[in-house]
Amino acid sequence: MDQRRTDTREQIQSVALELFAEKGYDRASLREIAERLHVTKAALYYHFRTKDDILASVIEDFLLQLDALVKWAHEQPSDVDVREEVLRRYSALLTGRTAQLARFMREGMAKIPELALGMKIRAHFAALIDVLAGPGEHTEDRLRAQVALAALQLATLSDPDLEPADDETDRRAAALRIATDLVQPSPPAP
Amino acid sequence: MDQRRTDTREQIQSVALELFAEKGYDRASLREIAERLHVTKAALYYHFRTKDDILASVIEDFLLQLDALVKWAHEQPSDVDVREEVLRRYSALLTGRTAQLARFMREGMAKIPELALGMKIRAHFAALIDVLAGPGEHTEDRLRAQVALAALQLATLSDPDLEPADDETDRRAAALRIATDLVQPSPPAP
DNA sequence: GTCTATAAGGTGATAGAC
DNA sequence: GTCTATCACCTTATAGAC
Repeated sequence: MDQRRTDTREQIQSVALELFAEKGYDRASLREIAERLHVTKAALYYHFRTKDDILASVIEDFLLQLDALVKWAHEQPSDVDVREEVLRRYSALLTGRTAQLARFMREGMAKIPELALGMKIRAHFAALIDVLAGPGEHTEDRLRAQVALAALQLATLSDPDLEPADDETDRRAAALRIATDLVQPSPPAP
Repeated sequence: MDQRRTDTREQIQSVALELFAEKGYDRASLREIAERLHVTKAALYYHFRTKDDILASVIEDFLLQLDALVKWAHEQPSDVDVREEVLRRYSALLTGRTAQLARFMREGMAKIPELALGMKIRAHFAALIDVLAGPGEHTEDRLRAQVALAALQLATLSDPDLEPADDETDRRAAALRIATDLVQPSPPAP
């Protein structure tokens, strides 16, 4: 079942993501992607219509996971415990393949507003921030939620000044603690 | 005194920075910079040897300000009050022209490690983080400091879901409160 | 599904006149 | 200091054979 003769399409996504994370979307060329796969550029065009499509396809996957998370949150009562669980799940999402994606996605978010993909990404994150910020339209609550997500994202980048041993697990756990603190209601219960 | 016939060089820096912030370094072409200034590409090359040089020149200015801030901090006793003041000063730095720079500088930080400029930027920020993290080599303290800086940076980007009225001042103030909380020693004094 | 070959256009950069 | 003209290169993307 689902036994295609090749898995080239997925390999392209994988290698492309790897390269996007390494040097950013613009600096990653189709030529280099093709070379790493030992195929030609033209072969890529059999699987994807454009370079943008490769990026989009891999981002869409992530947005689907985000969707599921937001949907789940909306089915729960809106309290702090749920928000903390949302952070835990989001942190778990930023792992392996997805970590590479998250690493340069903010680049895409910051990019030209008229870019359709950029708007889509922003919209999805806005939904997540709504959940984390809780009710009310307070500037600071929303910003705290944004910062909490940024903290989790920051953890995926390694700090060159630190032992590699600390990396990954420690950093990820620390980030989760920080993020959790950030979404506490204004006067935290003692 | 210092009355040059033209200020083209500074105008180039200004327009370039504007464009870098708009579309990122890679997507900003020399052609477009030249067009906005109503000069030709070749004219740019009279003032700067390369495109990288334009970016470097404008970043160096910022790094000098960072240096001064770190130097000042080192002359003070290493306590929480000083760290809070460092955050206030850093927040003030992220204003106007410099805000545009900060907006896409993380792009440069994330970029290829072998890039000389990227390493320089990272080194300067590492010094600032050392100050904010306080003594000791705890993963979480350093991460908190990183997140605090990220919070201030995030404030410079506008949240499309919010009234423009809230913008700027409110957001900046909220970010400073969040950042300040983040650099408090582990058990905050009551 | 993958190839060779090539189109079409933009890029950073240089030479040399004015 | 700024121009015109041009270079060499690399990019995404397409056409058509195998």
